Amino acid sequence: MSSFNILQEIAAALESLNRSERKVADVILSDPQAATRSSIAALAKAAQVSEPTVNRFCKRFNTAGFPDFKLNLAQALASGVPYVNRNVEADDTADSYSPKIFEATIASLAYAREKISPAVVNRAVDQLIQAKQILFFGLGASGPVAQDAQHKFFRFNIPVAAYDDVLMQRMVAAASATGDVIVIISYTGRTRELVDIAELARGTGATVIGITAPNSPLARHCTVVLGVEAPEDTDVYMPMTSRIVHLTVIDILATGVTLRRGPDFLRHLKAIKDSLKETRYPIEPLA
Amino acid sequence: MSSFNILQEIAAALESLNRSERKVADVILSDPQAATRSSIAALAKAAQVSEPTVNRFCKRFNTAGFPDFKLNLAQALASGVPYVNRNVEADDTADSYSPKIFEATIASLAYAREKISPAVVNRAVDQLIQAKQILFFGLGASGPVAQDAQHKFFRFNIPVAAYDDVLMQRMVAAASATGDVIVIISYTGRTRELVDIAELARGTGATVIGITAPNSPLARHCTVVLGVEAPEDTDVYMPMTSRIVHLTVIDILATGVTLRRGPDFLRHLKAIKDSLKETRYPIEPLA
DNA sequence: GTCAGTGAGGTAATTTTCTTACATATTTGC
DNA sequence: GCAAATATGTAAGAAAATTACCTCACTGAC
Repeated sequence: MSSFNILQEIAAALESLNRSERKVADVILSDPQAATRSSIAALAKAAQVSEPTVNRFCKRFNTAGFPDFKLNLAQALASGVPYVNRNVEADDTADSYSPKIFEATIASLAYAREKISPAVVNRAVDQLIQAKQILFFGLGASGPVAQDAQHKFFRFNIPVAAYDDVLMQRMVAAASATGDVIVIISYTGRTRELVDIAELARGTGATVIGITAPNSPLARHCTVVLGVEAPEDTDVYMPMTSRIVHLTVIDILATGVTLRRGPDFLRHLKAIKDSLKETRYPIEPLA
Repeated sequence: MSSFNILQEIAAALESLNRSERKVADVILSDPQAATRSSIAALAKAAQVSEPTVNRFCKRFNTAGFPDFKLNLAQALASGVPYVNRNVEADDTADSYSPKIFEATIASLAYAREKISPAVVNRAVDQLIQAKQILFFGLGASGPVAQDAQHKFFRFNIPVAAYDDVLMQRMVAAASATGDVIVIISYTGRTRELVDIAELARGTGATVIGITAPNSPLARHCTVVLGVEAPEDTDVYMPMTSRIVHLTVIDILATGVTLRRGPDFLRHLKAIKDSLKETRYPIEPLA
């Protein structure tokens, strides 16, 4: 447990720190790499505070002491997740906004990695593996996610379909039956139509898996909820990181199903993949 | 310089170590995580050697001493590309394959972040901003990526369309003209049909932006190539990380276009977003 | 076979680093 | 403006790491 990323925690807590702790935080954040290599005395001097202050600072962030704190810091740096909340600004150039977007995406994935429950993944895979039919529903930006899921799951020799419009979804949900699994993908979990559709599907005996916000209205109507909290909506008014997290969850489900199918099934997947060879130019040998 | 990953170095050097160093290495490799938290005395005791032996061991691996060694170890563990093979294995459970998939995805994004050229992003944005019409083409797993791009770019009040089948793509490419921008998304860059289509489109004077492998046959027919090398195909025979990197590139292009449009444009985006409010249940206050 | 040389590995002292206990200062609430 | 609570520093002490030095085992020469 403890912290997912101590640097982010420090950055987040900046406001709530008192004067000397703030000085310590500033020094650490200005050069975290250097902080991992310095002694408590050196760091205290750089921040112009006493050594116990640094020590107290460390304990405040749930570490055993300074050495343990440095260890956490080192790991946070190595994890590749940036600690500053680097939102895109109006005056950013391609130099600055490109890495920011990669980093925001990475941060969301790292967050989701911590939050996702393997037990719930297992239950979702249990349902999928037994399904007579799998249906993926998504609207708006989640429409392509549903399509992508269909593109993965057709390989399993189960009837699969994806729907990205409300009327079709409603009709299909009404026509569903026990043994059908409907996977509903929704970032907010608050789209009225999808909540209705989930309810409708449950009424027919179908299983509903939600890839959506936990504790949302939609989540309450699902058999299994793969909850991914919405990290704050810092995007430029378009869904960005959420759909990527959703796709990764789809990957996890597909992997889970593949593994349950056992090693023989890999040959089947390979055959599908190889079927594309004809459509391609060969790989060119390096010069 | 120094070590890319100290755990790998230790594992590699195992054979060339003498008796007591070997004992130390064994203890560390058997539980690297524990090693990062223990003192030199504890580790020495566990390995049944003296403290200076452990210290000498550390220096042998180009670290300043034991604390520095622990730091390196901690980073190696956190780097996500640890000494153990993080590929999904047949006997993985949800506990183990879920984080692995997140980590593989994160690693690809971190790699792409380093490889992408802001100058090329800029040129692509230049083209998109001037486009009379934007067309996104993708096949297979890239079909949903093209759909997603359409879903982002319709906000810019430029005619946008996405096509995921070869015949439509071919017809649309043939009918394109100067001022049209065609964005072709292809993981391998070796799909024959798409290479033909790119050539066809260039012949009509259209601009072709490729989100594909650099130096591929497709890349050679593009006006601008946003190259993302294919990290090796460790996936379970399905496209996974590649399409996520492509989506992130789409996000970057959309961000670039948004920024060029200037601050007034954000109001327009906000209006689009707000238009969805009616379709949703309100956010629930926390208990 | 024994004796000097070499180096691995240990003991113990030293030094560095970290932590704790306690004293002083500063702020906050009344 | 004073008491209580909180913040910060000083200094002593404990823990950890490093260094210096010593012993022992093995090697090879005579």
